[in-house]
Amino acid sequence: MDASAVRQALGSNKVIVMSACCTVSYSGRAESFLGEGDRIIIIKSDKTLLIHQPCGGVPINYMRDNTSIKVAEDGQRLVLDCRNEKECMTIIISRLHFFHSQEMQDSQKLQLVGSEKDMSVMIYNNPSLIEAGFTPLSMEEHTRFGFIDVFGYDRNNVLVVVECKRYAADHKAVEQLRRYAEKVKQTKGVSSVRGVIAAPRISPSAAELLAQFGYEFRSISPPRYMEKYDSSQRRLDL
Amino acid sequence: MDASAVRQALGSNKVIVMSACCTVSYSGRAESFLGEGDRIIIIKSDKTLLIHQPCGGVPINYMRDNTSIKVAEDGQRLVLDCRNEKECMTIIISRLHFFHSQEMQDSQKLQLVGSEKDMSVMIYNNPSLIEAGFTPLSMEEHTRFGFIDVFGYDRNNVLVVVECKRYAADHKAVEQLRRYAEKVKQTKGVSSVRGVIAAPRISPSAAELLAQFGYEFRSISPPRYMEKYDSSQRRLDL
DNA sequence: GGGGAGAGATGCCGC
DNA sequence: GCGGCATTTCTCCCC
Repeated sequence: MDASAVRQALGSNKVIVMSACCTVSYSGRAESFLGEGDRIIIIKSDKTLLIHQPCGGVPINYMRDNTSIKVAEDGQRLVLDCRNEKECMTIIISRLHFFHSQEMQDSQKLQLVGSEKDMSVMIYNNPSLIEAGFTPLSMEEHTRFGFIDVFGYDRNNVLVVVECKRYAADHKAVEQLRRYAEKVKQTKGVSSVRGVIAAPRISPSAAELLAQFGYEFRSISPPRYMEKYDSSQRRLDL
Repeated sequence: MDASAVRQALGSNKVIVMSACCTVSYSGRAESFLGEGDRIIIIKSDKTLLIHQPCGGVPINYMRDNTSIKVAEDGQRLVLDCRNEKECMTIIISRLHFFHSQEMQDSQKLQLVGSEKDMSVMIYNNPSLIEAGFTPLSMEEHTRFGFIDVFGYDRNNVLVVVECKRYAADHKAVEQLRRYAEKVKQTKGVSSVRGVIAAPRISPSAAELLAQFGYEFRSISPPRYMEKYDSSQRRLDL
């Protein structure tokens, strides 16, 4: 098994893809060992290392970017010694099924719609989604009151804190809302602040907690492609 | 560009690795578009699909396992149509740099030491880490009191709830401890329950919250390889 | 650099 | 199936 091809590719900024039968030992934030089996090994331009088994969505082992990788031959085996400041990993390859390295050009970033922030924008622009007479003051996540999604007054000039969740709201969302509402009460020096969870749905236990605190729930789903871009005729792929 | 090789590999349980210049459109839990660039595309035996850019640790796009993937030719382009119950993705390949498919055998599972559960076991077996006279009753995470890491009595027969964190404990850990302690008070019908955070360290704001609730902090780190396995001479790689 | 919070989070376990 | 929670979470943003 020839280490020189691997070593040469590591010296460039090429992306390396290997398939190999190997074992993996890791020591760092935790410690782990993975017995011998076939895996895909990827080493990226930024020296991120990923090890994937034939099934499953997440890498079974990995090293973060800026990892120093050295190659050595141990008889028939190839040994990858991988280190960064706080972690180290040893990959022992008993058989290299295939090896590929190449330059890759990619300057694109993902354009994404449907996040929690998009929900905030939608509610800010359509305050009646919360209720008639709701007047948003801000939708900045980082105000002096904290990371509040939407913040405003109701028709009776009572402060309203809205916490958006793109998925089903759970007890943690309710606790988050409570922290914000309490902070607003302190900062503004008012005795009463309304709290509203805006999410597609809320779990039963979270609804119970919400009722205990006297807060409210509005069933609102995150915006989708068509809803957001129809009016301006824009499209994500244009 | 030949779609038949891709189609044939998709019909097997082989793992596919490609390098290609492509665009990616996704619609499902959110919606996204990624402009043209070079990426590594992996399709696993379980029909998990991963798309990796030349830098970064997480896939820029992906589909979960059991995704149905169809290949079509559109002039010089190759189009991958990927669908599951709730999501769909279209990958348009303008240039296929390389293509590889192979059978992969891997039955190994990761052996890992240093998790939160390992901390629970360590404390259960060495209760003096909390304090002299501490007597653990259980270390099951899923009791009728909730997912309590370690649960026991102190030297004065007062109930103690211990919440372990392998990293610095934050305010969420304190709130979690509070939920458990309150639940135990209710269930056991006692007026006083002690709460202890066991973690390497605690953030200042979390320490403040901890003090408000009258709970305590113990600086304890998750077990490492040697500490756990020294006594029995066992090793992770044996 | 630390704290706080979202994520197309993922994955695991228990009910 | 849902709920609760850990993760070598990762990532981003702000102080």
